[in-house]
Amino acid sequence: MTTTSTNSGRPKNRATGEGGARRRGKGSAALASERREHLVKLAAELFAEKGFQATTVRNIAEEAGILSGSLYHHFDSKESIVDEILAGFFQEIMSAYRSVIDEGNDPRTTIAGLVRIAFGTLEPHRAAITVMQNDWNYLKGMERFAYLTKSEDEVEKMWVDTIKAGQRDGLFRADIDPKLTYRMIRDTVWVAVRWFKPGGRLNAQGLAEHYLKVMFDGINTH
Amino acid sequence: MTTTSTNSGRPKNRATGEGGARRRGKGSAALASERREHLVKLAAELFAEKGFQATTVRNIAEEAGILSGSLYHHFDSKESIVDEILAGFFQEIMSAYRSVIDEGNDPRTTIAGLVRIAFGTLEPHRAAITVMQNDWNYLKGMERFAYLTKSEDEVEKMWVDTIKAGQRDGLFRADIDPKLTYRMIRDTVWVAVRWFKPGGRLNAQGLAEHYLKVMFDGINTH
Amino acid sequence: MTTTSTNSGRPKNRATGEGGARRRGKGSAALASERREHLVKLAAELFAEKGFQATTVRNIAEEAGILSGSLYHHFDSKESIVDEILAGFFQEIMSAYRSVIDEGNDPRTTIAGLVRIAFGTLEPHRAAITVMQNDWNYLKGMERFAYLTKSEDEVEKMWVDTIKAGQRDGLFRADIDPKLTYRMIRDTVWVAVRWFKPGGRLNAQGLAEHYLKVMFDGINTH
Amino acid sequence: MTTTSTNSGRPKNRATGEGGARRRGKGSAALASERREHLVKLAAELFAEKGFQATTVRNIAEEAGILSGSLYHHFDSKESIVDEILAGFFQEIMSAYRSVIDEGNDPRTTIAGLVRIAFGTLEPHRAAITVMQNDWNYLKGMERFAYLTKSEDEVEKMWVDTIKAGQRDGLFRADIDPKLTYRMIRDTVWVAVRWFKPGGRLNAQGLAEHYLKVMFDGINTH
DNA sequence: GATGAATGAGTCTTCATTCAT
DNA sequence: CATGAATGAAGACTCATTCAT
Repeated sequence: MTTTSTNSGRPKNRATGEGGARRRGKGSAALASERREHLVKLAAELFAEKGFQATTVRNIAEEAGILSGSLYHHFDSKESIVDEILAGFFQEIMSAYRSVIDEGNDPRTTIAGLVRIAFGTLEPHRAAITVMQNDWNYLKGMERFAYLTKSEDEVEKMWVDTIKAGQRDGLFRADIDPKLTYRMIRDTVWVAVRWFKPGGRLNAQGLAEHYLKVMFDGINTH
Repeated sequence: MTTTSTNSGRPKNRATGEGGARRRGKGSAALASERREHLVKLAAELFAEKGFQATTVRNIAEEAGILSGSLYHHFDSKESIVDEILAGFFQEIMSAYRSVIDEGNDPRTTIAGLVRIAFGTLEPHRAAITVMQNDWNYLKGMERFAYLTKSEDEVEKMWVDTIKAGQRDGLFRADIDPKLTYRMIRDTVWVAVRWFKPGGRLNAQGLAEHYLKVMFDGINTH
Repeated sequence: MTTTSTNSGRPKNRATGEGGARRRGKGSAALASERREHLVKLAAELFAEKGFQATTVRNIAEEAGILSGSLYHHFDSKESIVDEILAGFFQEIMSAYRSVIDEGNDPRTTIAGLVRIAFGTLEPHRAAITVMQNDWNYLKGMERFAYLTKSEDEVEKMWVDTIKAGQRDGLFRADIDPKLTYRMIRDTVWVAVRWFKPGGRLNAQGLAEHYLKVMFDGINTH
Repeated sequence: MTTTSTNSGRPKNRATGEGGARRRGKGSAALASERREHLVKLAAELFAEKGFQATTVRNIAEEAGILSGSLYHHFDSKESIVDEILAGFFQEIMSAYRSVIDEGNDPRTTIAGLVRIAFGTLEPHRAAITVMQNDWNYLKGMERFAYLTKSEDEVEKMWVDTIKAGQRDGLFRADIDPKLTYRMIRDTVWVAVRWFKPGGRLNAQGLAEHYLKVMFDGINTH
């Protein structure tokens, strides 16, 4: 059930070699990893800004001050870079979601917790979320990223179950559709990445509180 | 104020100059126009399905049963096709929005009207909206599509003004941020295009009503 | 049982399209085919001279006086070119082999006929045979060329059966291994392509007769 | 007259200058040499299996459990590896050939001896022969390997002279072409490397005897 | 209106090789 | 001796676009 990216080893991550001996001096592994992560971050920025397809491998390399071919010392392919970006994001958010669920609070508190977590990723994972929003359609077509869909399904179940529980407990209106409601909440949060500017009038938590207000009680005066 | 695409004349849209006469009943112009619109529709489907960049001119041509080069008899470029798709959509929705505003109802009714219109476009303009959602980021980078941003601003003004009026009239809560609220509503509607399937459990109007319920009164029981 | 290349349609041979309408004006199909065949011939020369891998797509294009990208108007890939070369050769030689077998002569005459046919292809199919000799090892690794191995097996059966028949009839020595003998004959013929120069001292038929002499009666005086 | 590879000194073979002393018992030179030879053997296997061009320097390094860059501590270049492989083979076979010639037996015995030697190399030098068969065409194009052609010429002379002597002595038929006959014998032997499997039904010497039988007396019954 | 051939710029990727550490 | 990062040149292939017919 874990969000496993196809590809999350170390450089060139050909995890399962075919028989040859292999030594791995753990020595400066940390530095190598740093370099790699730096590159991933640069790439994420570019993917977010211009889109996955419109970002060329050369763009990324230039941003890093190396030649495009040199990138392939660190990654198998352009895909494996975006994979790393998305896998990291999914891993983190899912474990955060699970923590909230596991706290075992009442559905209203739980939903509020989930919403706060979602908004909370907006800033640290801005690039990943943007990629997910803009390039999902393209990426989902590749079997490599099937695991994303799977993770999504798991997440959907968490939310929907919580909403249903809330309805059973009389906390949420019985006349709303749980699945529909989940989707709308989900999309409303993620899509905010398009206009949300860290350091703007409202920070991510402000956004979350605003949204919770509207979501729970509506925009009408009562 | 007008939604003018750079490029919305007749075939090859150069002959007629820019900003010239719009309709000419000249002979088989109607047929040509029909053919053209058919091609636009095919292209829209493909753009929606695979994304603008991932859709090749050949894809479109093949879908139409012609060769890629032949498309250039009808259009200047791939861009001009997507332009036509988006311009058409914007033109229609904006005029619909204006009609609602012009009815001069109270803000709550007006907002409900706007929401219903937005959801109402989901089905007839599914492809255009999908393109807008997925490829906006890419498209907005091109000066050609600057007019889209302009139209968006105009639309934003309509909504925000209405929300503010609602607050002034004591219909809407004073503690919500009009702009933020607008954005969330807007995004929630459009993003639904990703999962909305015409002919599914809920039709577009059902969706609209569901959303209005939640938006006005929240998901809480009271 | 026919030697079918994966890929032997017309330009771009995406034989099985996915649903779109398709018209094929048979018009100048012949000319198109000519051009294509010309390109195949040029490529064959280069493949023979420098090897498949060492020949770049640019080499071929330059030879044809066009740009490398333009080749892809005619062929799907470099592989599909070599496919066409080899498939053509296999098709021809196998049908020739079958004709000889079908004549139903005595095994000695039949073997002589097969040998003559094999040597007879040396000149008209020099390039294809050279490619087959030099790049077989590389090519056979690709599933696309699995059909070559299959064809080879069929051919082997023809020869081996004939040799065995000859032994049964007391025409060939009983103490030779049919399979081994076939292989040695086969290799001796094809490998000659490496040094055989059309227009040299001996033509292909001279070679064949020389070889038949040695093969049937040995180099010893008796 | 000697088979001198451009490049057969010790590691990096530059230090020792060209044509300098061959063996030096200096300290751990033996170990270094062992390591080197091990690497050459690994490379030979790969070259044989996948072809020279298709084998990457990384492939070799991986097989040896080191990184590709590290190979350059032992060898100047990929070419120098294959050089070492082929040079070793040529050196050995030529000296074996000379021994047979020097025995001064009658031509028939001599030819038989040469054939037996040739088949005898099939097993111990399988990889080298395979490379020679498959990549000759590519390799011969490089001046570095000109010495191979030279060696070949020398070998040809040995065989052709012996065949001619056999004809003069009335041992071999007068109506066969010595050069042609040599080539066919040569190719038949080497090309066997493609299908010969050590440990199969027939070992290399069995093959040799089978071939001698056919070569001397033909496949006909008499 | 459409074809078919070609362009030309660009894409991702590969790989032998170098070199500081 | 080996690593790990990088180079730089090249490779196959793609694709929007043009244009003569």
